[in-house]
Amino acid sequence: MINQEIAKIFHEIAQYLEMEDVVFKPQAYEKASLNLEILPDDVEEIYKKGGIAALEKISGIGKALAKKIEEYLKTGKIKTLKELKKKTPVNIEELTAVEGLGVKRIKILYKKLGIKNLNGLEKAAKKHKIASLSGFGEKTENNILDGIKFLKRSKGRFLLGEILPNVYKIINELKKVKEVEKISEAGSIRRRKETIGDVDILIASPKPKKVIEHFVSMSGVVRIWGKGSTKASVRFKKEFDADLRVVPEKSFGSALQYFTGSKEHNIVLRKIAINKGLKLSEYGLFRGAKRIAGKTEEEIYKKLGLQWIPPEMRENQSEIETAKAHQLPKLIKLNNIKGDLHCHSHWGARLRQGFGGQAGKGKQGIENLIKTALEMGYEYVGISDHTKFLAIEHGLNEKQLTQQRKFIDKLNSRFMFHDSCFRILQGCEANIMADGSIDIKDEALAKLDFVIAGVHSQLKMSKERMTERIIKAMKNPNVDIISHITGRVIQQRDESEMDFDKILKVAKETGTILEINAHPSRLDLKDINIRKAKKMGVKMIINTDAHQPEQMYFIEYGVSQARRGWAEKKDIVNCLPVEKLLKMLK
DNA sequence: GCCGTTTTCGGCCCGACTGTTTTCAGTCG
Repeated sequence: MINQEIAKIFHEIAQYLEMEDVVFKPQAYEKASLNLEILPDDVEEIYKKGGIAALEKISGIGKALAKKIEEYLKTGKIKTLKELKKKTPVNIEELTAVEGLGVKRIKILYKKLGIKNLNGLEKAAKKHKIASLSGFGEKTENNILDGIKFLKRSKGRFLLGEILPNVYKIINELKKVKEVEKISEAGSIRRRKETIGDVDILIASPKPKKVIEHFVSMSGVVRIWGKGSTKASVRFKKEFDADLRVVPEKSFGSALQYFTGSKEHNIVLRKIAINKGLKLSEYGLFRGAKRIAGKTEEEIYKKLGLQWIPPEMRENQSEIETAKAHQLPKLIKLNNIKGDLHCHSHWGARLRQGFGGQAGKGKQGIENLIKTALEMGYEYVGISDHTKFLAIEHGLNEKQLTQQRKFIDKLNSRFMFHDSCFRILQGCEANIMADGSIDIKDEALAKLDFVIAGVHSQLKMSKERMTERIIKAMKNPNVDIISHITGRVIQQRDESEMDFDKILKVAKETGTILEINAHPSRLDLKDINIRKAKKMGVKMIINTDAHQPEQMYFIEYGVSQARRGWAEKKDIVNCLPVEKLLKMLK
């Protein structure tokens, strides 16, 4: 958390310096900010262990910035920012979020019109005060108003899971255009980041004009932002923006590499090119005027002396060094997954509604979960309903778990009768109480095929208590898996505070598996925690936490997140066949 | 303000588009 706080301050300082036309310093602050944001270890811990010297070891942090981090740790603020803010007291975060508005214009708006925030900006634009400023005009003013409108409705970023299905649709439609030779998503979508600003699509075509015409007239397009000869930006009815770029086929690889990013990854790649006497751009890799690569990404990475790097890893988080040493991990793939152990059947709710022995049926019932699992080509599915503490979710008690067991046994014997190896496992998602105990008796837990335990209440306790709480649950010999460990809900709820390193240590000792929850708004463990767990040799499982059968398709997002955390097939236990999986459990 | 198998000083990624200009600054990715 503290890393994020300091990262935000450095980012803001960078913007203020940019505003004042300071050269080079802004980039330095920006770089430091980004590095802090993705730093796996807490700067406070680093500082405690090694002081200023240890801080300086962080990439992008030198003497001056290390001092500023120390200042923040000691006083809770950084004077430099305060002074800069005094000079131009505006809400930079809010204003820069408006498309087309950067710090230079924000400064002018403040000096000339006293605009400090979104509200002031909107008022001034509506009164047509902006169009008359030198450097601004009618169109700029209208764009600002549009930008504000968009911002108010969409809050700027979307969950990957909200956007990706739309992107697949757009791509499928564009594939039908006969001038389209190659097509791919690019940008943060291709890197499968958990949230997405806008959609980037890349096409190879000899007739860019025709492709662009088709793109801007697609169904669902409500506004056309920009339409050049090789690119276009549009807004879709669902309130997200999409950029299309069209390049010749010989540049498709270099353009795909370039537009996939991340920015930081690309900067390093370009530097490598320069050191080799080459130049890398979206048009290709060049020696002088001669194009030596560009058609595919593979040949570009190869000519730079690197393995091809999967998009999910391209965050300049040591993937380039690893690719140079030809030691990239073989990332897990969607079709490695053999089953999903976290599926809710709503058995309890249906019991209450008087379905009795029929509780396995119905839209959300066990039989439909099985049907979906078979559709997905799984070898097993795990039924893990909530337990009694979660009365609101109709959590099951010990007796109801026994009833459910009988029902599941019956279903399994039916599969055996048909000579199928498909297996239904019975588990539960038990509740970890505030003191770390489990809401279901050990004898009942022991009878299940597996036990998931998760925190569902009192998410805001102190770091120490939360850590102890989870550790106690992991030490329970019946608890096999901890679900959505930090409790975060992306863009809605912060992570609970805990000592993750300590938790990993105990997970390793006790053989407890950590869940990568695939729900688009959870993705918990997140990428950097997955990477930490992998390093520690802690096993993980990718589960969907499906509350409806169709949500079992969320598995794709969990796999993407696992790939962002460098996870391989061997790190993820539900890549195992059922017998081996059961042996992994406590 | 950071960084270094060309450097402890002198570099810092690069191109396209927009809207405003009358040759270019600002913004974006």
